[in-house]
Amino acid sequence: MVSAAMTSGPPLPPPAVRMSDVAREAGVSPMTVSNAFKRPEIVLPETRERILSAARRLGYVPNGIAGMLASGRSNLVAVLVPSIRNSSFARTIQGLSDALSEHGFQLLLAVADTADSEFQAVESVLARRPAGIVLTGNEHHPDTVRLLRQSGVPLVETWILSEPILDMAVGFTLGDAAGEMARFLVSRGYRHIGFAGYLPAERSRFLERQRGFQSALRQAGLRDDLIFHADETVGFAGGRLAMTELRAREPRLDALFCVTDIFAVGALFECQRRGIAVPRDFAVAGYGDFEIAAEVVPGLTTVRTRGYEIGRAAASLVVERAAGRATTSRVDVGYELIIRGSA
Amino acid sequence: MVSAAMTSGPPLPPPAVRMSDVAREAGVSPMTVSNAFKRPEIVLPETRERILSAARRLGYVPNGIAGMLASGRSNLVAVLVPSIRNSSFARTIQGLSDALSEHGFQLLLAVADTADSEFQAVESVLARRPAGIVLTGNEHHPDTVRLLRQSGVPLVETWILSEPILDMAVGFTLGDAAGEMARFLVSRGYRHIGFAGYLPAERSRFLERQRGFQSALRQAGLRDDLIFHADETVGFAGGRLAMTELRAREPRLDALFCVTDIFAVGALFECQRRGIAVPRDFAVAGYGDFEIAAEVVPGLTTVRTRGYEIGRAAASLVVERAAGRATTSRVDVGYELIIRGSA
DNA sequence: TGGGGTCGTTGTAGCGCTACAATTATCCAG
DNA sequence: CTGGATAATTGTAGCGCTACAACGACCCCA
Repeated sequence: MVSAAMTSGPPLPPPAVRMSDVAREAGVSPMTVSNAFKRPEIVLPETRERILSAARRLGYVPNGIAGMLASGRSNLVAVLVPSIRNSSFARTIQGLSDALSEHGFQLLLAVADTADSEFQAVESVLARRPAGIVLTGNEHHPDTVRLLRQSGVPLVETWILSEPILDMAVGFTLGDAAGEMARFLVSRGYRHIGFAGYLPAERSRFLERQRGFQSALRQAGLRDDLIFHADETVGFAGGRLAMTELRAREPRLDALFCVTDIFAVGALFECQRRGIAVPRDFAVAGYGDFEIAAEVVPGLTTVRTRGYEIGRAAASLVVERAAGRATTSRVDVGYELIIRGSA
Repeated sequence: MVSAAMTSGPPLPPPAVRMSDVAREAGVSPMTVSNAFKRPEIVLPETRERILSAARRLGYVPNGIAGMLASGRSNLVAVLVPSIRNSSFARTIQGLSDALSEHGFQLLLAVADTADSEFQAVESVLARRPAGIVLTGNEHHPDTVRLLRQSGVPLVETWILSEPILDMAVGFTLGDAAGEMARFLVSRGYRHIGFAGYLPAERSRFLERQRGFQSALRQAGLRDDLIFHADETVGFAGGRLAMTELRAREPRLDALFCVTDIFAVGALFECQRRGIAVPRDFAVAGYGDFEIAAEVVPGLTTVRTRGYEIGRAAASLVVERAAGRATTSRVDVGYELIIRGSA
């Protein structure tokens, strides 16, 4: 061998410090080092101190991989969301992250927006033997369901509370919120109320809102077919498009309920451009109570969902289950109609 | 023993299927099963097929934990962001997620917004021996830096390109963008230009924008002290507050540059409320080109940053490094001034 | 016909840690 | 002073997989 520089491949990582190195340095057995970290209360304080300082001196970072393999426990929770740009899911993730880190758990994030990618994500996530998996919605491919079921991993579905639920769930009854908003619009005197949503094929999780909305209108004796569907990629533009199309179909259109505040704000902007007086001649209502809802002029009437709390609650369910404590398996975080100036 | 039901603790997970079970079922050695999954090309196609079908039949999910321990390789990349609500970081995470999943890597997300929590996050993340760590900004506590350095894990700092850089970085030169925007405002004839930012103590990563802005104004011979700092928690309200305070300090204020489109949109709304004509009497410029920038009326002039590309590029750097291929360690994704109606 | 190459497969030896039972040291009641 | 509890520490075995070198079967060419 001529020179180490001939070696190919990545530069060798510095030989990692192992638990046994710390043990030697501190003059104890490896097992005591393990205990000093994982069950400090059973180690004599002075021994513990000696071990910790040895660890510090050597720059020891425990190898969690080995620990998990040996113990069969993992402090990892996987989260599957369809998107993270969506402000609601971002809040949920924040809630999860906050609550999990309080309990020493880590967050594995997978963004999966199709049945296929969800299956793939579940498959690769399961390889890590997570302590729990947090899913969005309750619509999954049968193969995905089978995989999840037989894994035995605690499951939490979020943002819904309707059957079928795989294991545990955190959310609120979706249709109710949309129905309540529809009834509110009716009570304010609006009579030709449109709905702006996403194409059902892509986002069937939004379908429930539409159904709740429609049945409320039918019960009020109003037409329930002023439905507009936008592609998932449109943002604010969705509101504009909905207004254009629905007003063409029904010139007397006097209110628009949107699946998302983003659409709703887009619709408000469009009213501004066209000089339509809101809420006198036209009402706009949204869903989500995103930050912008309180800032636009007039303020947006919307459904406040509690994404952050959903995240925290989901984290709790997993943590409790991991600790072996029996807990509730359904959490209703509720929702709230926020009445501002737009309706 | 009377009954299994007496056992306390969580219900026992069903005994997991191991690689050796699959091997027995397929009539090969465990090693061949391993090869069939990890290096399919060296296994006879028919053997491989037999193994895969046995695996499917038994519902085998490989134990990645054991695999990592044995191989010393991990397909996990950790990302540390100060916040996920911020639209820019959300884009970066999306880019990372997309690019990583294409290469079979997974994403460990840690939200850390203080030096302390960053240290904690790094510590716990390192226990998992990730293939790389993606950080935000280049300002870290010395202890964090020490820990990161000695871990030998590939590091990518994002959203900056200025020294000191720990290992690799993806971003663009921050001050330049702010300076360019300042020069643009000057070129449009605005002369009393204010700046709305975050309190430096909390968000020193925004400080560079302020410095670039100020030095551009000085070079143009204009006053550079019309600076307003808001608390990090304010959203759209920041723009409103900035206008109120800065106009009180300088009644001739005719333009406002905001560190964030959110502030800028808030300022625009405030102009609407007060009946100030934009851009005739007052200019507003933002930073980020968030979706809303194109939708407000008038459209917001802003700096378009490329968060998604930053994420993808960061992922590439880590993946390339993990594959042992030497790569560049600096990537400049650039930025762009987007001129709309607000300035 | 046999030596050497190739291909596909396999046995062995850990990876670094933790569960659990065994061990020693310590203390107090009788 | 001794038996038996209690506290602190330790040795052993193994978690499920992969690296690596060794192996046998087969083929080709001399």
